[in-house]
Amino acid sequence: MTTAPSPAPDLSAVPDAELLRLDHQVCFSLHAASRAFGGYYRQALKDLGLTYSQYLVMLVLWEQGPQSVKAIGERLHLDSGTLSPLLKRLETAGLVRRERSREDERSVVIDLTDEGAGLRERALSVPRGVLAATGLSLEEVLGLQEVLGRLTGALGESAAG
Amino acid sequence: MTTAPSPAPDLSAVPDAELLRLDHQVCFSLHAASRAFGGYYRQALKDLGLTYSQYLVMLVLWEQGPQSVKAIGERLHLDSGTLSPLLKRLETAGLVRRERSREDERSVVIDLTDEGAGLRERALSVPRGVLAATGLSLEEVLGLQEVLGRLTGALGESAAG
DNA sequence: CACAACTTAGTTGTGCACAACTCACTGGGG
DNA sequence: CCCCAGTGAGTTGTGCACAACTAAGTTGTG
Repeated sequence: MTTAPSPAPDLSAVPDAELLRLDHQVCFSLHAASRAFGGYYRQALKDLGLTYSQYLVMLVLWEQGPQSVKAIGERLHLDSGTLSPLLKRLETAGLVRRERSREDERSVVIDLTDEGAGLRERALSVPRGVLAATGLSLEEVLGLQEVLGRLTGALGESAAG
Repeated sequence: MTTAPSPAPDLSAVPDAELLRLDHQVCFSLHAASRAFGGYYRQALKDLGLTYSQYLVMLVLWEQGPQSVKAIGERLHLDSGTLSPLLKRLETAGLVRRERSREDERSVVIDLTDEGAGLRERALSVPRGVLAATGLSLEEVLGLQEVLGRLTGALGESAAG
């Protein structure tokens, strides 16, 4: 936010009980923000017949084109347990096709149908509304994204290590 | 991407396709961060036998004492559809008691058992590890919390309005 | 070639989030 | 007093997240 030259957070100086309170706040903030975002999208995407997570998958396909379930999973940090049924629903909705790869019969390539590709046009109007609804400036959004990215990376490291 | 001293976000100057990309980033960041947080807690709370959401409920009870399902729901932005089964699981685990209020038979008051209250001691060590694992400074955490709070508020307004 | 180690999707089971609904209770106005 | 709108908790159904597992295909090594 400001100049903050001290890189040392000195968390060790804060008593446990205080941290528990702070933790409450942080946990809650992130959890609530994520769900508030989801709630907004639920509304905005209702016309398109997409859920929030399905929208994320479609964004990947719109940007990157056909790719395997694994590739989508890596991009969104989701595993097959989440993606398999989700992709089946998108297939049932007629938005994507699922085809076993010829080169590697283990992998399934997800491709957009014409309908799925066409949906992008209607989705273009969504983000503007969302970003406006956040009430954040473009700078704040970029800053938020940077901090969240670092947070996710650090937590991922910590979990993996 | 540089110094950009303008406080005006001027989202309207950004083309749709660019916004779709940005939206992808923001959605994804928040979603991923929330889940990374959840994943860390899943590990950290395994010993306590709590899930992330159950921990949030316990935090409320530890801080605020006995209260109705409705009060907990308002505090965490959760409805009875989520809380009822969650609280039943906490009851089954022996951590809380559920009792109909005598004054208003519609409401159910949730109270900690001795075991539930005792769990707080063991939970005190969790937040330090989490905050350390984020790799963020105390200042950054506070800043993040402030932005997320504004975001949630704005999205809530927008949904309600 | 044969076979073990690995990889990729998919399945199963548990729990959370939320919309839509039911049911019981409350309090206010005929 | 009686009815009725409103409120609080719970239930049901759908979808997501994730751990643990299975099934099928691939690849390296003897």
